[in-house]
Amino acid sequence: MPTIKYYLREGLLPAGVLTSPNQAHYDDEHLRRLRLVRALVDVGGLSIASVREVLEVIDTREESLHRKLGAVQEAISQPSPVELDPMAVKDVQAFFERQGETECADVTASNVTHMLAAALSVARSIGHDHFQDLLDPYLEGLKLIARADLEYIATRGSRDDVIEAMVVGTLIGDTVIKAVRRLAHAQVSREVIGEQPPSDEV
Amino acid sequence: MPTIKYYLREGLLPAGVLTSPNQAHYDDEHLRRLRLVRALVDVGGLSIASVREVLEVIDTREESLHRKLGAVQEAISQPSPVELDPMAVKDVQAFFERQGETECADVTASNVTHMLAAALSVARSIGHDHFQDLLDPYLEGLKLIARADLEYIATRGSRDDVIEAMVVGTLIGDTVIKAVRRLAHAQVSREVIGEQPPSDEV
DNA sequence: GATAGTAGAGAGTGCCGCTATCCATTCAGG
DNA sequence: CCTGAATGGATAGCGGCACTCTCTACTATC
Repeated sequence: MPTIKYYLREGLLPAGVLTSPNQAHYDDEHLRRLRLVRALVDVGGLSIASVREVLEVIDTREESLHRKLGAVQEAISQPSPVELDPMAVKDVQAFFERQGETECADVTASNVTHMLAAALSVARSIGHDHFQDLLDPYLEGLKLIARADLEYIATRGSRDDVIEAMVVGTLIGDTVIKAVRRLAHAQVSREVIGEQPPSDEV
Repeated sequence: MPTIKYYLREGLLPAGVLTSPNQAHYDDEHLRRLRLVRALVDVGGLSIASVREVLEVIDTREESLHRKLGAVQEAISQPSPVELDPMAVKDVQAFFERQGETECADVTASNVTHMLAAALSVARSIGHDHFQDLLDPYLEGLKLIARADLEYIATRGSRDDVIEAMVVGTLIGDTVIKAVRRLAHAQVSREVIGEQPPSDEV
């Protein structure tokens, strides 16, 4: 309960309607918002500041859904202090050009592309200088997943629900993907070495 | 530089060879290890304690690669304090049965399955009670990705490299997947609504 | 022998996510 | 109308974590 007070103070939850100077009323919408905050914190692992950013995006009335999703992605991708390897930056640029993405010319302009370049930079720093070869196959798999995401979002009714579904699908989806990926590793490695004697390797 | 001393104290880096009581020598292996630690912290977002766990797994000589990867996954999936929804637990169990996974009968036994159940529980708590429908398509996409991962790992030579490649492929891979997923969303939504007038929605 | 530099260890720092306390008000029960 | 419990609002405190600072003992170098 003191946590709720804290969230109110931090502006994560809208203040309740004051029925009298010391009595505020909270409806289902407040509860829903509280659960969303907890979801972002517990499952998404977001900081309070990031949650505030995400909520601000959700509550903005003006922008298109496309831009909203982009803003959410920016909010949940806090840039790490990793210094970028120029080679990794070139890898990312080449990847974008290969995919016909022209608007992301400047890698450092977006948190998402910065994160990608940072990840490849770190991979390089520990001797993995071909990690970028995985980008294309990753995109193939993720397109499959993205199609499922869009279908899922399409089943949601109102516009507010759509926005929330995108946030949930993005953030909780990331967590789910992490977990399911483990299962996929196990399945594929079993199917690859299936015919070999059970050496229990890989 | 004081950070290195801290890591030494925390046991994340092996002590250097003492050439004299106040002079220690560090070789390339130490540097490599330091970079790996920074990679896990900066890109993987792991806590120092989790990094220690991961390193212990890497340094263990005995177990099979399969078990090692499992141990790494456990280490990087710290369980959240979310209380599990029984329905979500059933969803996860059903998913495993559908995939012929028998060994994971107890969802709470593994951090990974617990994380999955927690994510679905939180999704339910905010009214997304069909999120589990995404598990199967997610697995499809992730199998594609897993095949690429295995190929990537296969290009690595020595056994030590394989283990590290698995850790890197898993942890840095998670970050890369997050970023590329954004691009996939954009591409797929464009291709889905491609023929429609440019309403700039979704 | 004076100086500079290092290993090692303990204490201190800053941030973040809460949590506890305080006070004025006010509502419920009698 | 009086009393006690509860609430809103604000301020201060706490605990954990990832460092960072400092202090001591020692030694290699000039």
